[in-house]
Amino acid sequence: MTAAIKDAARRQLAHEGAAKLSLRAVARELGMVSSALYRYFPSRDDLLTALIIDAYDSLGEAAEAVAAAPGADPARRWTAVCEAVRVWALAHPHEYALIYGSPVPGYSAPQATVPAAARVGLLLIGIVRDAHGTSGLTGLPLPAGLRPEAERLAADLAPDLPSEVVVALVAAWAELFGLVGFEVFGQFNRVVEDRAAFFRHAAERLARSVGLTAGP
Amino acid sequence: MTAAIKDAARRQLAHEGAAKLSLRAVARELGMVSSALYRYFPSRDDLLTALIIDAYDSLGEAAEAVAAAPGADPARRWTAVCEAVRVWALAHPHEYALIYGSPVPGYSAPQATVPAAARVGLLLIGIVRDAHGTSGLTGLPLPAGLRPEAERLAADLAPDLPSEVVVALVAAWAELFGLVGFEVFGQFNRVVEDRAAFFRHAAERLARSVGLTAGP
DNA sequence: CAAAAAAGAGAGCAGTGCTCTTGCACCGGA
DNA sequence: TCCGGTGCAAGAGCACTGCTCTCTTTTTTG
Repeated sequence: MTAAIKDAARRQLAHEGAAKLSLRAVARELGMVSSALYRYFPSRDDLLTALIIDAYDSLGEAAEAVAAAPGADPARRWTAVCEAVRVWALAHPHEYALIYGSPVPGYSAPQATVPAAARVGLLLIGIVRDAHGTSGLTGLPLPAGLRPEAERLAADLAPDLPSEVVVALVAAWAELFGLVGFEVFGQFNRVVEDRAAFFRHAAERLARSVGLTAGP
Repeated sequence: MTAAIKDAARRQLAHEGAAKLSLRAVARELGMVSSALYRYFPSRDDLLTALIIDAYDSLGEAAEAVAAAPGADPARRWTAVCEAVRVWALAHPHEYALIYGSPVPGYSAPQATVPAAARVGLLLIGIVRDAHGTSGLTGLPLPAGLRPEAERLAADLAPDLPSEVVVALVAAWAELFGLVGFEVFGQFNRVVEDRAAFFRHAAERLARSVGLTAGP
């Protein structure tokens, strides 16, 4: 039942966007009365939270699907994951807005969303870790002011990687979603035309920036 | 009068966010009745649009203020602009969400917002152009598939710059807002702690990625 | 089969964006 | 001085929203 509600909500989400997702409209689509929905979701925001978690998971699965083979060329795996994120986002713009756009309701990202939100990031870490395992990675030396934070970051996320690589990785992670977000939210309209080619190249640049591609 | 309305709306925006910006509440704060507002803004979305343009302008001014001197070190100017964008976004999170978060309701960004939206981008182009003028910039060669788009992009944005630099610049532009957005929207919570130091370094990496910093 | 639990129906409250009509206050021209 | 525009605000009202409450129906369980 909760699944049916989420399905209907997702359909409505795709049409209208999160801002005008209406419990009553969802209920209408299911032939119920609005108050009946409150048996399954205590509030509209809880429904939204459920959709957010599902969206994170859906994106995570799409990304993991293309990153399957840990043996393959890490740079190729990296760009494949980036492109999977982009393709998923373009196919589900409203769900993408839900998770990487402005936080919608009274603005509270519940704890429950954290593990789902981390999937793509963990995937990218895994790819870099594999690359580091086969051929050691290094990066530009860090400024002194960033050393403590970099050590902490590395200890938290990937103790086996050099801290300057972890810093580059986190930056690339955020930058990836900057590229995707600009395309999905229309910031590239009338600026970039061949967005697929542009994005592919940008993803390769990101791969290089974390050291996955040897080069000048 | 429209200024007073926008002021009240901005105050409410800062408290509650765009989703629950209510015409009636704005009217209440001004001691008017809601229908009176429709003399000045034909609809809620028009008010939102006005706020969006103001936000773009406010951000643009903040960025231009720190980028004043065209003579100074281009890398330093670049990071200064990046930091100004970050500081402005952290000081005005809801307005930032309005312009770089998910587009609000059904609502497609009207043509009127385009020039205001371009200011930061143009500013970055200007910095890179100055740098290219004094010491010529180059970048990694582009893949064949991207050549046409790169030429088009360069012709549109900066005919005097090498096309591979323009491509890097556009990518860096989007990536900058990925970094800022992740911080403002809380994606860095429990991940990055010393966000100011992290961001400064990330901005320097972006400067390097467009060629502003010579390096290994 | 009967009691208990779960699920839906319906009415109602306070709030929203928006429209339409009414009324008030000001102003220039006769 | 009066008359008629004109600009502005008020008020009522429509259709909608999230949400709460009580009441009835259905289903499950002992």
